[in-house]
Amino acid sequence: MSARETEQQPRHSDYSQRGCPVEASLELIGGKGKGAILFHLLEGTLRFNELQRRLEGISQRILTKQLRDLEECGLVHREVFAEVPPRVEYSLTPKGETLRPVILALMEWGKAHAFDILQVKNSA
Amino acid sequence: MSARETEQQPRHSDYSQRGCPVEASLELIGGKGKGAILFHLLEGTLRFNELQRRLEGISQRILTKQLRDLEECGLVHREVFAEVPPRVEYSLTPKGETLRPVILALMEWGKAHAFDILQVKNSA
DNA sequence: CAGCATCCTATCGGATACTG
DNA sequence: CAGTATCCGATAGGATGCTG
Repeated sequence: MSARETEQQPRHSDYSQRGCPVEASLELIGGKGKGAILFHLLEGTLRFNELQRRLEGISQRILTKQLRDLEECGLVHREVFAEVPPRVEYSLTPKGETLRPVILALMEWGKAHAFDILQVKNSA
Repeated sequence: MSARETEQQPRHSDYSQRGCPVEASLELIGGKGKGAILFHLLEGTLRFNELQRRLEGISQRILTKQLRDLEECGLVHREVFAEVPPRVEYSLTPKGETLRPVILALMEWGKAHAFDILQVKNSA
C-alpha cells in the first residue's frame, strides 16, 4: 500500500470556522469588487481606469484598496510605467491564475442561480 | 448551423460589478460563516448546536442570522421538531446542493493556497 | 491617469441577558 | 436546545478634494 493510499482525508468536522478552507478562500476573494476584478483579469491585463469602467459603481478608493490587497496576497501583479500620463497595468500572477477554476465555478453558479435569487430578494 | 452554435458568449467586459455573476455568487455565500456552514452541510443534516460547535467561534446571534439568510435564499432547509427539548435540523435544499462544485472548488483552493497566504498575512 | 488623505456613515458582528 | 432582544464597537465602504 502506497503512502498516498494511506493518507487520511480530514473529516469536515475537523474544520472549525477559522480553519475551514472554504472560509479561508472567501476571506481572500470576498471583499467588495474582488470577485469582479479577478473575473475580468482572467481575460488578460487591464489598466486601472479600464477596470474601474468595467466594475461600474465601485469607488476609486475601494478599487485601489482591493487591488493592493490582492497584490499583497500575491494574486495580482501591478506594473507601473514611468510615462506621462502615468500608466499602471494589472494582471494575474501565476498564483492568481490558480484561482481560474474557482472563479469559473462561481461564474457558472452565478449565472445559473445567484442572479435569480438576488432578483427575488431585491424585489421583496 | 444549430441555434446552440450561434449563441454568443457574453464577453467579460459585458459584466459590470453589479452584473458580474462572480460577484453575485459571492454576495450570497460571502457572509461570515456562510462558507463554513455550507461546507459542513455538504456532508448531511446538522442540528443548530452541532453547527455552532463545528464553526468554533461564531456567535449564536450571527449563526442564526446567516442560517436565516441561507434559508430565505432557498439554499438551506430548516426543520423544527416539536419536542422537548427542541430540536432543529438544517440541511441543503436541492438548490443548495447545486453549490457543491463551487464549495469544493473553494475548499481545494483554500487547502492549496489560501491557508498559506493567510498565515503570511497574519504573521506580518 | 492613477492615485492619496480626510471625513463620514452604514452595516456587520460580538457580548450579554433573557425565554418558550 | 435553540433561539430573541438589546446594546455596543469595529470596520467596510462612500464622497469629496487634492496631486505627481
